[in-house]
Amino acid sequence: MTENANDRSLKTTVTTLRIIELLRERDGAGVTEIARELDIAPSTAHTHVTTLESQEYVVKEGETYHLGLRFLGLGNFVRTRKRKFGKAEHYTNVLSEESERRSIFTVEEHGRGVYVHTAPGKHGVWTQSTVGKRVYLHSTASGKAILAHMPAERVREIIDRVGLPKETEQTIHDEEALFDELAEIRERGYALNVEEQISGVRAVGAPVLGPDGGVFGALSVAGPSNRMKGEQFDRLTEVLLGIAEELELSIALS
Amino acid sequence: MTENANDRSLKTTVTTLRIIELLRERDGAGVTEIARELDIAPSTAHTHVTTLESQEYVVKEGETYHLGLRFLGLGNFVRTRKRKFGKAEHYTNVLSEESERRSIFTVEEHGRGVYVHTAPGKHGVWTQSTVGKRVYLHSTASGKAILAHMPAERVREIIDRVGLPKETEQTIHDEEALFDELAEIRERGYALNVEEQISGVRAVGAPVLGPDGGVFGALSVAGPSNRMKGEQFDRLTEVLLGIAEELELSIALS
DNA sequence: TAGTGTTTTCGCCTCTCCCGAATACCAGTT
DNA sequence: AACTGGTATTCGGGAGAGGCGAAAACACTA
Repeated sequence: MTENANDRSLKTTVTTLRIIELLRERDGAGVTEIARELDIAPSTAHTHVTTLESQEYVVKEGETYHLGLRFLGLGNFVRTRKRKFGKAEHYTNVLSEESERRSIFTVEEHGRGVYVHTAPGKHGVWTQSTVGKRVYLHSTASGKAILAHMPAERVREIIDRVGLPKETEQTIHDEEALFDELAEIRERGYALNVEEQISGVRAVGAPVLGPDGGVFGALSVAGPSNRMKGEQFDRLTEVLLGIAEELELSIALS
Repeated sequence: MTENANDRSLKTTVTTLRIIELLRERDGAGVTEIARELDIAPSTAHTHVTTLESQEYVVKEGETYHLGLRFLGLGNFVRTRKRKFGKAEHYTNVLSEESERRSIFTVEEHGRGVYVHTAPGKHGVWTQSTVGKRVYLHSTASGKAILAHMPAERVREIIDRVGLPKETEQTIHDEEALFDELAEIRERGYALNVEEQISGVRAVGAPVLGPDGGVFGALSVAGPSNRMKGEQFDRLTEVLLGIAEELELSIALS
């Protein structure tokens, strides 16, 4: 569930990456803090962080080190790397307008869901800051929509790698139950998330399939449970499925 | 001008970062290609790249390794880290609309200018993809606007570090000439770039000062030389200066 | 089946990274 | 000014990790 036992990973590289992660989480940190947190000698932390600084990946502001803007370029690169992502962005925005709910386009990577584009709902201050967020596939509408269209073997691999951790009381944490749900999703054409990730929040997700039949990603809309009910909800689902299909088409034609 | 001689940088970390850079430039690469390019053994390249993969920073697509979406999160983080950047984004868009030219908000880091926000001009397909781009300070309008409001000592440090490389025939590559120009820019209130970075392209840049008097960044508009002339141009400059001032105000009040 | 180019595994040697101790630095506090 | 607790930073030496090279696995073509 956690880590590599016998592998030949580079220890140095791994700690460097850990430091980068830490600098993001803490929004900057000093040498001592890093050392304490990662359980390494302060001098070691110092060498790492100064290496990152000399390579211009990190900036020093007073006594604390921060992630530098070099990551802006890298982030922007991966976002625009695939043409399809551009299309997805457009339709995410359309979805947000038509549904008046917050909308997300998610893809799978390393067994997790990653938010590639997000758009706020009508009342939405909620925004961009969640781009790049990693979520579980089994506890989200888009995640389940994606899993439903993967080979079962691959799904099993993912479960082995990341597990089925409970996020709320509703989270599916049983493999068989998950596979049943996935079958249902395939039939129905869309996936639901009934407070399985965050209590009080529901979502609907639709898969976006590539021309090869493989799954490219998923579109989803989310909102507070009381605004995701009844006939209003049925309309929402229709809008979602329509736009997902448009996106599929747009990808297939490009 | 180039590199560290005696320093204690971590060699392993440095090659890891080099590989990341390479994967961006080439948009993915195989083990052999990496090894050849960085002049290391293929087996070494392999260990690096698999380490990055196991840490989920890199994905393997067939035989080539690509940067993964983890960089999306990091990039998004540094973009939204400073509130002020949010304000700057808004005014960059406003500038683009009012000037009908492509507009950029730039900040300094490690002696280079980094595009933090960009907006296309009227005819603009040209867009986002340049976010995160690093440019020289001495050969760009925004860069010179920034330099003009830095302590002379700091400017000299930067020149020592990155030099004054010629990008076109017009590029200032003499220290004294640069300082003269910076003085002029301070008086005038804005900076010009007359085909000093790219031939055929001119730009105007205005500094954006923080409440402390230090320079926060610069706004600039750019376009083909023939559309950056005469009274049309004067109007452009006025618009630019007005918006830069609004941005300053907005920052000071927050 | 042989042949080219690749990726990947693995043992070994060396060089590099990590630690610890010493030093420098910085703000308060007395 | 001297003392104190907290930092960051420098530096030498030892252990262990990273890099190489050889060889094996693999993929495609002919």
